[in-house]
Amino acid sequence: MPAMIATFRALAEPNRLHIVELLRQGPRPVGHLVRRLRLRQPQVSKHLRVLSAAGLVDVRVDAQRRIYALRPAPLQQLELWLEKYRRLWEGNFQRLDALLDNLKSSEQKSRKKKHLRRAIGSDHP
Amino acid sequence: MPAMIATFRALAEPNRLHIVELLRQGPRPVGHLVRRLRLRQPQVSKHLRVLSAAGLVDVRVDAQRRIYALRPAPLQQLELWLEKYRRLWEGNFQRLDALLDNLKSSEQKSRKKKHLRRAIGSDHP
DNA sequence: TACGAATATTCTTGTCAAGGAATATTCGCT
DNA sequence: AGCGAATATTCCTTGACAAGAATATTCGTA
Repeated sequence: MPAMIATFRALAEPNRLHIVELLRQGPRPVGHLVRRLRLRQPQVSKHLRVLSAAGLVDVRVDAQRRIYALRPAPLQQLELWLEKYRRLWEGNFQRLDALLDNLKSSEQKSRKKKHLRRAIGSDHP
Repeated sequence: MPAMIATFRALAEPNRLHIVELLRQGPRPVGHLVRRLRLRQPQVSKHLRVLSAAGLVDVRVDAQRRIYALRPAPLQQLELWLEKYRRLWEGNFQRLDALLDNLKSSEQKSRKKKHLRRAIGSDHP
């Protein structure tokens, strides 16, 4: 799961996310990215290094050029991780919370709130 | 798409990711998180603030306690974003690149490489 | 009303990461 | 051999941010 952190950190930088989006269309040499982004060549190289360290990107050497390509693995991992959360919006799980909240608004508060507290927000569930 | 950045930034911090994982099991008061994480209460509150600002989390007030709950929206967005990349590992797209790379290893380089350059890594695709 | 529980906020400090500028490296070509 | 193109690396400065410590706020309750 520290792999997940590396992925998030890499993608949290706007320019890097942009690079990833550009590479979605296929492998590209550095110069191509430099022209698309509002960045100078050294920064692009640096960002590519970070992406590479995070395993998000792969280099292929072609003479003086380096062709960078997306590596699917980290994104697959990300999708895998996300799946654990899908029930949050697929099932009506968790919205139970909002429902109870609404109910609470149309009642006197003291006794009922204690019930809710034990039922949902309990500290020792 | 700056929303995506906010999500990534929020999740890029290990403790915050941990909080999110904990909240996956349902809404929880701050104290519960404090006990689970290796963090002091103020830091947890701060991290919750960041998560809240990123829209990843929601508060419900219950007397002195604040019950935090995951908000599905940003994660849904994330999944949506990821879908654009799914073809990277579903189709055999992009692995074309690795294939050509392997071929290259078992041939003389000069003429062939020029062809590859134009075909794949071109600067003006 | 005073107190304690639960949580938030402020201030400070150290660390790390991103951009800028300059330079180094590598390769093809003539 | 030397030059220019393409890319990487280094050094520096600055800003953001996380942790620590201390304090403030809010609420229920005796």
